[in-house]
Amino acid sequence: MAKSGKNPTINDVARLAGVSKKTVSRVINRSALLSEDTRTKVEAVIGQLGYVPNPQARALALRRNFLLGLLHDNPNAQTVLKVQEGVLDAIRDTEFALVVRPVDRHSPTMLDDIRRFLEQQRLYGVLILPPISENDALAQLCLEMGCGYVRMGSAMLDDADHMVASNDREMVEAAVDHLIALGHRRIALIEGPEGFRSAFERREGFLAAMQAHGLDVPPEARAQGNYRFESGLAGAGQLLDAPTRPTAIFASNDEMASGAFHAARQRNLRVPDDLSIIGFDDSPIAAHIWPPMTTVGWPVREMGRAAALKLIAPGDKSASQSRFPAQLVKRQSVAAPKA
Amino acid sequence: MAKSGKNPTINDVARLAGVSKKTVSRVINRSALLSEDTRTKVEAVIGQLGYVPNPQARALALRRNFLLGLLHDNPNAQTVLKVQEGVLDAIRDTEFALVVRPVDRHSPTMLDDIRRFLEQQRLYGVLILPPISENDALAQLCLEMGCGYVRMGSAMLDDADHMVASNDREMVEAAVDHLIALGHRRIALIEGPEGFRSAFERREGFLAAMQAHGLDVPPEARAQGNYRFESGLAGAGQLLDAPTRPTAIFASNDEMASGAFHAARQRNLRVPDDLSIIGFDDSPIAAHIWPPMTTVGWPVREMGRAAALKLIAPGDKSASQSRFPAQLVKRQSVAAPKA
DNA sequence: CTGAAAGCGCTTACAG
DNA sequence: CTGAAAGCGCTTACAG
Repeated sequence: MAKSGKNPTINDVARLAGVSKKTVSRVINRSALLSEDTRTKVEAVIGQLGYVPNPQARALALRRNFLLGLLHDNPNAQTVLKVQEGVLDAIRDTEFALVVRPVDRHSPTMLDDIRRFLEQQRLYGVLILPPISENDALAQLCLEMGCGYVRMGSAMLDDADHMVASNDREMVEAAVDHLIALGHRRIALIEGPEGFRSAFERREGFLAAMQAHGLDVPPEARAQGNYRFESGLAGAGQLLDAPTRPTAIFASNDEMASGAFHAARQRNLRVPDDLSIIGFDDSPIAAHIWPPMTTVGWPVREMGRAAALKLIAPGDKSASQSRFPAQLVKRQSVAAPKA
Repeated sequence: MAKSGKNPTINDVARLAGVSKKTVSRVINRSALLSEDTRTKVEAVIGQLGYVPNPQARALALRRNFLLGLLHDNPNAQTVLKVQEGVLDAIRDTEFALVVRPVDRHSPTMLDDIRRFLEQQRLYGVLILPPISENDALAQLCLEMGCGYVRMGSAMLDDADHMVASNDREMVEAAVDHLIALGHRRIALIEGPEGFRSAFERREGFLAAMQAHGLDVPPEARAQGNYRFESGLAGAGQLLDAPTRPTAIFASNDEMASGAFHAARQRNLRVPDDLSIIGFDDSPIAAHIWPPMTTVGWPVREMGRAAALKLIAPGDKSASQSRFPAQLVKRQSVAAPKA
């Protein structure tokens, strides 16, 4: 019960509990050096007063804000939002809040901009989304500035304390294995943009699966994309117009896979009867396109939650998980090839 | 140039400029009571030192953080992210940062949760997205707590200082006019969820256009949806299975419109030859579905930017715009009805 | 137009 | 295990 609109402060608690501010501070910060009696007494007063420590004051004294930052270069709206939800899951009922900061990875001043941002906001820690999570100089910058960081990515690019990763390579292998098991032999790949680690991992997974089964991947069975719808449309067009048409396409993400659906339709090819398609991400469009798309889903929200836990409670057990298995989501864009 | 890793403080500036801290503070806060000479002198030192006021200290002294909050109940990932981009446009190169806070409008404790959040973070102001922006008690709460707020919505629910609104009703009227001009007479509606102002506005626009042209809207030409894909699929199914099938459908958002595409396909109806469809939002799926969808686009990012400006610079001219016209985006899901 | 003092609500060495 | 003093870097009355 705050008196006359004023929130109770540490002084109010100290006075009512008959201890010093410092002791109250120790209770707040869970210091070990504290008698059980004192702790109980102070906690009782805190509860009775409804006292909540003022984060602004703590931030000033600690030279550190209770803010978690989300650094991203808009990989994909759905992903960014799910990550946000995951972070919120982790910081619910804590004093932390989530600050978002889109950046432009093509800007020559990106690192300086981020440095200024970290300097000014004195974030407690940041979560970095791909593809900028692949930038080692950025991780280094965080280290220098004493700002915690966790990177999200498609492979372990950093040690477990600083990384949450999906297993893209294995999952793409599994997806291609699935196609092969159904009888597909001519399977084509639409790659993601050069320089993206996820694109690399997915391609490697694709090639590994093909090689393991002794299947050839001629140049005409590979198209370069950039993760955007249009590139999937163009890339699939190219693949489908090749002399020996593939019976299945793995597209490195769902947006490009959607483009492949359109390319097939333009050529009067039916999915999955004439062409099987598998995407990656399990974004909403995968479920809402016709026919519903088989794709690889990864636990974005859980990864966001785990990353936030690593930031705010590095010791915590639930913060120890760093690898997050993706899994194949089977829908209706895959069938055995026609004889 | 910070000496030995320490950032310069207001004291450093004061000392070097040969004035008091208070005077430096006046410069920072653009106080009018200041001689031109003093201001210039202090500003020179600030520039030379690369001094940036510490937001944590200001927050403590002012009892107010330089944080803008985004309160939303996940209407739609794309919209939320575009709003974030708009807010970032507005606060770029300022000391403000953006804090996101998803809420659950069905939670009985929502208002208390938000109160606690505002109390603790002492936000400078919040931007509230629909549908919770329609909650007057929430706006009232912000007022009580001395927290600035701006609501985003589909109609002017508040005065211009506290509102950015699109003109959904007019735009749906225009969209339906467009269908009628092409010769459609049996036009059906898939409504948004009850209790959503946007659903109400769009329905009213639909009905107004039909009435203006003397066209009947029998009950079988109206389906209830909830803005989700599945409800569009089911609703359109219902409409298309009615004895006299509509030649066109207006769905109150793109997700439901996508569902309508599927319902048509399931019935071997071609869009737009056998059925014209118009959606609302111009979300990515509208461009990526087949055929590309005609829909109503509204300037989400600009509205986010304007809302943020209202929050941080209420006097500013660019913060005065409150109405943001949506517009019809013509693609390929609309054609004249077959004779 | 400018400044000295007190205060925002915490934490950090330093003692004891 | 506990406390008195100083400090984090600003702003707010209050004078002058």
